[in-house]
Amino acid sequence: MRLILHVDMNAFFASVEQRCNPALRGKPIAVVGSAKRTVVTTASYEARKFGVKTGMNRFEAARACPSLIFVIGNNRKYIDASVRILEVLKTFSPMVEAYSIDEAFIDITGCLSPFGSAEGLARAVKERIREEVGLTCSIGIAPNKLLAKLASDMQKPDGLVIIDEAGIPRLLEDLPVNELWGIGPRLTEHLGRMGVRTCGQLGRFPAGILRERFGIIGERLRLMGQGIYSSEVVPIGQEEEAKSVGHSTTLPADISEKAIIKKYILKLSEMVGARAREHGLKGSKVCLTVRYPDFYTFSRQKTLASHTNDTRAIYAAALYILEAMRLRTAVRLLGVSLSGIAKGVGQLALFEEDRRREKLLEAMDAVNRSFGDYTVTWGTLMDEGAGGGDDTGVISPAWRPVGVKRVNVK
DNA sequence: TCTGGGGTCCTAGGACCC
DNA sequence: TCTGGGGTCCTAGGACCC
Repeated sequence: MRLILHVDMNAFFASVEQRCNPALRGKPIAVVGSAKRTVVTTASYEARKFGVKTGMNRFEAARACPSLIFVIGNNRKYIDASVRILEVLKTFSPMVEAYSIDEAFIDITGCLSPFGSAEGLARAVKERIREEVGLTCSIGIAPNKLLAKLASDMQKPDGLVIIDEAGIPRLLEDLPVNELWGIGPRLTEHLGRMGVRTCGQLGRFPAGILRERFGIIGERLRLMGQGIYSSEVVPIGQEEEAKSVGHSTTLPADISEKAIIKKYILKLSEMVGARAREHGLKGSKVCLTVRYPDFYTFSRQKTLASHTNDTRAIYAAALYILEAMRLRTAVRLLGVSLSGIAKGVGQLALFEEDRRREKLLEAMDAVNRSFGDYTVTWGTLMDEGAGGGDDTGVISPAWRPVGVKRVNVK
């Protein structure tokens, strides 16, 4: 039997801001991006009391809480804090999984003896994070990741919940299915129509019907209802290679002009290409995503003849898709992503021109690494319209301090 | 006054082949 | 007048997560 610990930082971005700026402590604050059309990334607990939630736009948030203080997110601070937290966690066990910027799983099987018990270890983790990073977290401990995540969610902020083997059936019996990690609104609705509302009911439901209704997921759903979950902690450095690399942006205003749309696509293509090159990845499929002002969102992809991470090739493919799209209205969001990823593939550059091209890309990337992203950039990016890398929003909470999810920040 | 950005996984339906 | 059947690959969309 394994023992898994889940650490969930409390209102992470907001707590970091309050730690850095005493004037914000005890106050309702919301961390937002700097772009015009932004949303609340994290609300402090003081703000949550008023109903301020992640995903609200400024106006909704201000309406819910008139005294709300908006703080523009500072990615550097969150990354620093995240890295320091992971350093602390690694002193407790080598099996630390960086699940997101503010969550981690640790396999603490066999790591208890210096602390006497799981609870002793958890209290030591919380103490060290508080001392060394100045933040509080909620910790859950259970025999697997599913239940550890459930446990860390049960007491916030600054919680500690341990689910032992014997307590599992009683805990799950009346627990609503949507509280389980992986069961969202749609699944909850479907299950509800089948008369399944609690984990207890889910765990007893005929496997055949679940399989018929939900396919391959059905098998796992029933097991989840019983608290059974087999996925293991993936230690830092042993993550699978990324399967796609993408960037998207909501434009400051809806745009119809093709020329400006193309500039944004070029900028996004360069962001994607640079990140792929940084990680030695090449992809064979380019996907262009478009969102209309009414939020209708769609995508088209193009398969390339060979793997690439060259901005020019990504841009050309994205433009090809754009031209085939016949846009119906102005555009709200544009996205470019590269998939069909392989590492270390791609032919050696046989032609002089290709070799020069690779050298050029290397040189540009090197300058950008030294001086911040997009210091050196493509000709048309320098014109007005789609600026050279300013106005980055708040980092995605899915960001990880390791692996390809590492998005460059200034 | 509207509604971010980064991913993974699964599925339906069509293309294509034998 | 009616037109198989299976397998695989690909694309687009959706559910879910932080």
